Amino acid sequence: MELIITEKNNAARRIADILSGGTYDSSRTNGVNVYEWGGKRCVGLSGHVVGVDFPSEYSDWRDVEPVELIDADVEKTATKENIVATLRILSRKAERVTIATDYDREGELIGKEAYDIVRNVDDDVPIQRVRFSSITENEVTSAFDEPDELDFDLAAAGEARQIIDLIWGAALTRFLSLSSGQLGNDFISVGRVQSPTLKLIVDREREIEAFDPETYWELFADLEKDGEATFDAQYFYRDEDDNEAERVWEEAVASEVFETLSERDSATVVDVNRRTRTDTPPTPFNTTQFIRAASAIGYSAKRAMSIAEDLYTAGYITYPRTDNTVYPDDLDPEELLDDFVGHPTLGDSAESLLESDDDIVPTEGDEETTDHPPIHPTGEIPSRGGDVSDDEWEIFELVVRRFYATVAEAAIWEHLKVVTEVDDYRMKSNGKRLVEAGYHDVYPYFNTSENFVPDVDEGEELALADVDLEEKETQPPRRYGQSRLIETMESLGIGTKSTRHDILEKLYDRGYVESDPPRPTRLAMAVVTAAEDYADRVVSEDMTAQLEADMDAIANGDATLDDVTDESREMLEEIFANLADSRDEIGDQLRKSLKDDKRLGPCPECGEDLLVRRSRHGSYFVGCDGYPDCENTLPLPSTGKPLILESECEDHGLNEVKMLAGRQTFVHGCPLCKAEDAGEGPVLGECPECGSDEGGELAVKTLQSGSRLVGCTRYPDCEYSLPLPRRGEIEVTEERCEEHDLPELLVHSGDDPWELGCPICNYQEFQARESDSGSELESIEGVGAKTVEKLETAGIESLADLTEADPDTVAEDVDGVSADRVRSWQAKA
DNA sequence: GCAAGGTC
Repeated sequence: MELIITEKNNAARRIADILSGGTYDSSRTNGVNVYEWGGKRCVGLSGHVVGVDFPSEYSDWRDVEPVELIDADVEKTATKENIVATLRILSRKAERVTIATDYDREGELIGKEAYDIVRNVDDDVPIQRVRFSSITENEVTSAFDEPDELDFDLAAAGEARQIIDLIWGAALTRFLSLSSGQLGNDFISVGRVQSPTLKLIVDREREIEAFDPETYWELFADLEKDGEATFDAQYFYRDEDDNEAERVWEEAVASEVFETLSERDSATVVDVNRRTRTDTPPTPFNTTQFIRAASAIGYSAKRAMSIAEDLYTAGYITYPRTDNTVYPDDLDPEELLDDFVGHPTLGDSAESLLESDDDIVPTEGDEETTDHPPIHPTGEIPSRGGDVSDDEWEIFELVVRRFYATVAEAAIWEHLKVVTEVDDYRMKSNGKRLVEAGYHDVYPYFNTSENFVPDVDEGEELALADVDLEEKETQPPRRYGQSRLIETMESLGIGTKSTRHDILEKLYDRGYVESDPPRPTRLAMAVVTAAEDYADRVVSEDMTAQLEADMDAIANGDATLDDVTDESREMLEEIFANLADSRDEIGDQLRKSLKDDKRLGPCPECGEDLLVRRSRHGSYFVGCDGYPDCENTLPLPSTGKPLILESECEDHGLNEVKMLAGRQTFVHGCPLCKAEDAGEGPVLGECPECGSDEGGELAVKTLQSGSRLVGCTRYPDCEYSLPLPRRGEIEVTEERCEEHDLPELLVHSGDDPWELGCPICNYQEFQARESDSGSELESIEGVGAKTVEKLETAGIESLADLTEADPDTVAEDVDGVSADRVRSWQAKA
């Protein structure tokens, strides 16, 4: 029996399909798919199935000096035990093993990991390696016809990276965490990729903070040809380098130009310049460009990748993690376009592309790699609202249309620049017109707005009107957006196609950045500063560049793994020698910045700082740093995680607070204002619970936390209450509900006020909706709303569906759910 | 409980 090992399940299935001509059988061992046909078995790993770590005696952070990690052993342990076990079982029966992992460095290392597992159970079985640059019949069959050997040097290059990343990351992370007393969940992390990325964000923030705005002026006017065609013109001059400049830096000069232009009612055309510009279609999607395009239509990097992975697994698009921007030879664009002909929304574009007289030649990017093709549709089309959600469809359409764009014609723009003169002052008007839409017809994501400037001739007189002098300020540089950061990481060579977006998420998780675009916390700035002072290497992209060079040397046989890791260990030793004396100083700085991140402003009772704190139960509140001398506290809403905004309350000098709670995120404002506003609003009517007996009345109330409700004036003796929305001003109208004799309420938020109606009716409708949407699956202990949603998408909608389902299939279909868990639910159901 | 890299 021959055993074929691939990097992932999907690749295993497709290779089995190709090599067996579609006749393979599939079965499961330990929850791992095994594909079998004519004396062959094929199994997919899940990327790395083993990982590097220190021996367990190093695991207690307090017992081990971080510096000791530098010379500690590094062990490999199984991280995907079921897959490792399956591999061992299958190897015992194998007469030959073929490693068919991805054709790149990490793939070679993953292949070597499989090799070691196989060798552990059988030291004789022949092990060969096949390499192919895309999973197509031609490539795969010819690779299997001429198998090769595993490249141990290339794998060793990858291992060196693993070891260096672990040692530097763990030793420095532990040092900073221990020095500041941040153990447990809030440890302070450092790493070869995350820290240079964080430094990019921090450096930009430093520029923004140091920015000193300057005032300048710009002048605009309207020009008019023949009393009808009006267009814009802007004043410009030549600066000392003879470049065109629009910004005037002296007010006196700006006023002089303004007065002259305002006095005149015409300008003379002195120059007309026409040119056509070819606007070439974009290149095929690699991961970074895909994330950029998705972010332009409102998807975060994380969300875009997560949707792309789902579309890939479902078979609608190709593998979304790729650096490649050149379609492989075996991709036939006409054939792929054919798959979309006749589709109600995507068909027209495909048909128009196929009708073109010219041969279809796709665009190419600069990067051509061997592991995966650029992201493109497979030809399978999901149904919107059926197979995929609206968001998934939107991303799918983006991928399809990008493919269209790469095989479409260029667009042609006509640019018209008109220069006019008034005395010695000049103005310019830049017009542009899209004369041939080209790829924009099939790829409507780019801005194609035109700017009108009429045809004029040199010497022509144009009417001049509405001269406008605008005072402006230079702006600080803008923060990096997520997709800009990922692009910059790519250009600096840090991270990989698969990890860059994860690294950004890590920065959020670690409390280093907040909001979108990411804004660094004071902690982030302190960590970067400390690293710059003592371990400059770990915040510089040079560390990766050097590592890449070293890895190439190992792969080429010019160095060994030990050469490279020993040298790296020595460098880290030196860093620790310098760090030793500064431990307390660094710790103080980090602790101080951690406090700065929680500070709202001065406590009105004692003048110390008010800080956002967390109670023992996990809820957030505002407390005074002077505690226990000062016991002043303010409440915060119970939903979400507080984010301290840059804006300050004018009355109290406290920063405003936003509550982050996904879709329910809202701005709470100044906690002190909220506390002062708390109390009872207008009375609505008799309390249905105690009104007739005790005379209680219903009133609109604002709690200290900022949340609102309709409650009984006899609270806490009567606890009757009805919910109200958190946002918007509440208006009590004249109309009354006949059934409950309460006024109808109107909520003013956004542009249009909406009718909440009678608060009792509103609450009853709300409850009815809730019980409607509630699923009986939720009655099972351990099954929450999220799991129900996942189960429902897998076709399990009732208790009966669940009990009849095959646990293994359910585990396969539902993310993060094991077959054992399904069995336990079945028992409970 | 540390990193970064695979993949789900």
